[in-house]
Amino acid sequence: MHLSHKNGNNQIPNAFFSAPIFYVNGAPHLGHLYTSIAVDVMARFRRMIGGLTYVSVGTDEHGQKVAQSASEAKESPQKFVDRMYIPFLNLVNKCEMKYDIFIRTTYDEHKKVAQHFYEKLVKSKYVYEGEYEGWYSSRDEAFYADTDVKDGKALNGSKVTWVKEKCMFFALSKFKDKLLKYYQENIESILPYSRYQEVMGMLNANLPDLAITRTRFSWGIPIEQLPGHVLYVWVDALTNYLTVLGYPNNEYQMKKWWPNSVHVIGKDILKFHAIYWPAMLMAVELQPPKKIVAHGWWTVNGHKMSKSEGNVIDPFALIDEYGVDEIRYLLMTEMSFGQDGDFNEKRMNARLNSDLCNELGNFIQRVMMFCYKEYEETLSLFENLTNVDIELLNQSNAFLNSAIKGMENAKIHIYLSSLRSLVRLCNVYIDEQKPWKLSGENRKRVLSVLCEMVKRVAIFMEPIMPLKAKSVFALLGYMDNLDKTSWNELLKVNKLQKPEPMFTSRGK
RNA sequence: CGCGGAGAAGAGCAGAGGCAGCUCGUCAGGCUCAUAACCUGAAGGUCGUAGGUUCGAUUCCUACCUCCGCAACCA
Repeated sequence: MHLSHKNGNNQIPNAFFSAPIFYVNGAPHLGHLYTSIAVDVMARFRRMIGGLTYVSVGTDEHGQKVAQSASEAKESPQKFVDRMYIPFLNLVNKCEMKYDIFIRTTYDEHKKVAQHFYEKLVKSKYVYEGEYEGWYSSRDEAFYADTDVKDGKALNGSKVTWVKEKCMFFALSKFKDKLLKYYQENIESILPYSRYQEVMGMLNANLPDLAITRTRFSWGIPIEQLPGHVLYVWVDALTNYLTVLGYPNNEYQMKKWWPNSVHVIGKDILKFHAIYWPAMLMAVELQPPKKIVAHGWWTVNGHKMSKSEGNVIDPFALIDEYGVDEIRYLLMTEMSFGQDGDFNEKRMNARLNSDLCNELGNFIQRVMMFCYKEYEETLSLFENLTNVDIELLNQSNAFLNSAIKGMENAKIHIYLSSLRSLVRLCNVYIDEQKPWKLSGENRKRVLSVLCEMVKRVAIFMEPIMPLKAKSVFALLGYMDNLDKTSWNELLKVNKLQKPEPMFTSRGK
């Protein structure tokens, strides 16, 4: 019975998890919070089963829109982004995301990497100079085909104007077959499967070449050989995934992490990550990302979250209101990973009360309080156990196996519902064993099983609710020292303080 | 023209080619260690419509119907 993959011959499942870099042209909202937490949960889970991780997050700070906002604020773009990125940094810290690096695309190191990447693209011969004449949307910073434009608007409604400009093109069209072949051979590289199908659909449709330099604005990464041009924002933004690993100089990091890269993104930026990015990587002879995990969007009470409707959710207020761990749990539970989810306060409260207070919190409380009153300390697992005891303990293995399977496919919601089932089994066990009616060694035996289960449940909680898990570890006498990958070691006996309820109910 | 998502017990939502599941809510019991928390049982659905593939579909295919999103913010 081992949690650890270290002990077997299994490969250590290392992974590089990237969060998207957030565009600083506005304030953080619920979506940024959700994404950050999702990345963190996956990474923490990976560490729990004995893998090494590297986690990146950051901000995307170039582009015409930022330049516009800056001039509206009567600031230089640099001053503007120096101010605007801070809330994003605060957010990832506040939600307990554990990251190895926070990258800003305005950092010199990143600019150098992006420029280097561009030069490699040029050397690859997949870049050519062209004169673009066509419909351009400054909002999207993209060109549109004739057939996609109607009454001066693109299909998505953005205003377009007829422009003529010289720029460099990336021969994306030449990668159609390569990409198709790659994805046919790597079906699990895009999750969930519905997104995979979407990408295959896009690949089978029209795949025009991509204009990768711009001259219509200057707030971007300049290109040495092309005065007046800046890099297309997506070339700039996507290369952040290489910058954070120290590309191109840090070969050690690249070798260690790049083959195991997992990009977690929102569904809106799927095309850039699943088509543009792998094609560019292929051009410079780097591997495409190992996995692209695209999640859905939040609606609020059934409506799209939008400023004009005034229902944009402030993530900071949300965390203050519910608590970090609570909101982490609620967001992960309420959204079936990959699909859109609805944020509904009433349901959030109901779930908080039933899942966290009544089932999980109460389970821990009733066990710890019992121990405190009876023995004033925790109990180490007995050697002579009944079949029922062993049956319960074995359930945690069953849980773990299904959790590993589920998390491979980024099904965080499945992980949580399994955890709930496990807690329920613990509650059933208490009710059936009735330790309050037992005496002497039997009572002690049952409580020793329960202490062990509290420990295991706390370990499983950790990826989702790191702070609460830590406080349970502390109750059990582990402080920070519980090695989650060798969870089978016996629980230490620990002098108990009177336990306090872990979760507070809301909105009754 | 279109693209994407969804239609399943009162509500919200997993699921999977083979006796229809979960949570909340409702009703009835049990328990008292615990945050009036916990446990057990019951009621409640012809899994959008019509075809097709199949020994068998709610799960696959086709058509259709209805709803939501596709200006900005933006995961």
